[in-house]
Amino acid sequence: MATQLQRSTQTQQQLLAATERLLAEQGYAAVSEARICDLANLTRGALRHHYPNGRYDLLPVLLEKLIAKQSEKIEAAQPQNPRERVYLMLFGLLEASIQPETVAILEVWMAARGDAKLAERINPIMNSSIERLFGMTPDTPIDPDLLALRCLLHGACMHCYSVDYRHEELVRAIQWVLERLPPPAGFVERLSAAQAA
Amino acid sequence: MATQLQRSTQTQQQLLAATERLLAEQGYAAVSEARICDLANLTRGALRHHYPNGRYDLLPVLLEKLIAKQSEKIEAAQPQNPRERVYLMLFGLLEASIQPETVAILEVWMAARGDAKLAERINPIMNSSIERLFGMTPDTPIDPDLLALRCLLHGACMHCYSVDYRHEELVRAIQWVLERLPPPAGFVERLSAAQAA
DNA sequence: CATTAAAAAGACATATTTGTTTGTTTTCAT
DNA sequence: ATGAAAACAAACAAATATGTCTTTTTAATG
Repeated sequence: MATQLQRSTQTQQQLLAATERLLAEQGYAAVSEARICDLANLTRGALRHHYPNGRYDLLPVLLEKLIAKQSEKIEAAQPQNPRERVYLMLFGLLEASIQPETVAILEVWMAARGDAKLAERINPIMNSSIERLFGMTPDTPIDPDLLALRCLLHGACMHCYSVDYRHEELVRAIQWVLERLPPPAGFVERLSAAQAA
Repeated sequence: MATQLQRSTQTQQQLLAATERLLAEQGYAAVSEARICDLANLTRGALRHHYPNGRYDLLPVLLEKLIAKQSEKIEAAQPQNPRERVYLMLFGLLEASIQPETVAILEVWMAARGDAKLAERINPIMNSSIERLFGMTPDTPIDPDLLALRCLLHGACMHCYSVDYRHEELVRAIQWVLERLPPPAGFVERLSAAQAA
């Protein structure tokens, strides 16, 4: 007999988790309220109760959560500048075989340009994400190297869905780049010291 | 007073062009037969006449055409190996501000994983594209540097849809990488010589 | 324990999308 | 010129999606 708050937060999380899975595994076009509810073992009544405007309420919340989660991971390593942040994320690619969160973010981002109502609610979050994840301000010039590494990061995520994707190869590719475009001096040392602590 | 063949090829091209625009500007989720026909100034009757299974017939044809077009551009420069091909494509990014073709390809590719019927018809083409565009075979190991540059290429395309996209910055970012990860010796010279001819 | 409000399910109307058919117009062939 | 086949338009049915409302269940409160 759970409390009311526990119950509602649980169903909200189930709905968010189901949406994230759909986005990551099937893509935005496959996201519908019926599918979300199927996957979450709930009904549209529940979904609409918590998110009255359907995806327009759900996706911003999900996106915010995903970015917050990513942000926390990054902050945990206490990066001192945007450069260190990008390298952190690249290192992240070496570990996990896929990162559904990143793919879900990319899906919402790419889909928003075809839906003004969605874009309106999501663009502020995407804007803030540039600060929160990359430590940059959206309207300040970006250093070329940072932008290049960001592109590499996003491209590597997409590659997971290529017909010829093999994770070990992706890892070697990232390592190849990291050897030639190494992170700031002392960064790796600081990172492993922080992980040990 | 056009011949029957002229008429039908023209409407087919109009439908394909409209679909490409929708994919590039609005994303896959915004693609519907009604929208395609609106944009092409045609009716669904025409669409279904030429493509009886709707998107399942239309998208493979479009994808094939887009890849053929990209492939021709690349072949024109007579690259001698996959490495030169990737660099060719990266150079391509420096010129045009956006390349709707590439985005359209990415959209179909990403959407196919949520639609088995579509994937079935598109995967063979995507497979062949790896050979035709990158000069690689899908089941042979990829050199790390090639994969890295491919990821950079795809990521750069996606970046066009970021809230902080500014083309000049993207150009500088690519140039930054090209300076540090330069193309094979003599490649740039051969390229400009070929362009002059 | 009874009442009230939140949470969830279910039902209904509407809009959109697709699959399919029928009808009209345009080109082709004799 | 006329019949046949094509290209295209238009209409209809079925499936899917959303927006909205009502009903049932569950937890909170006096």
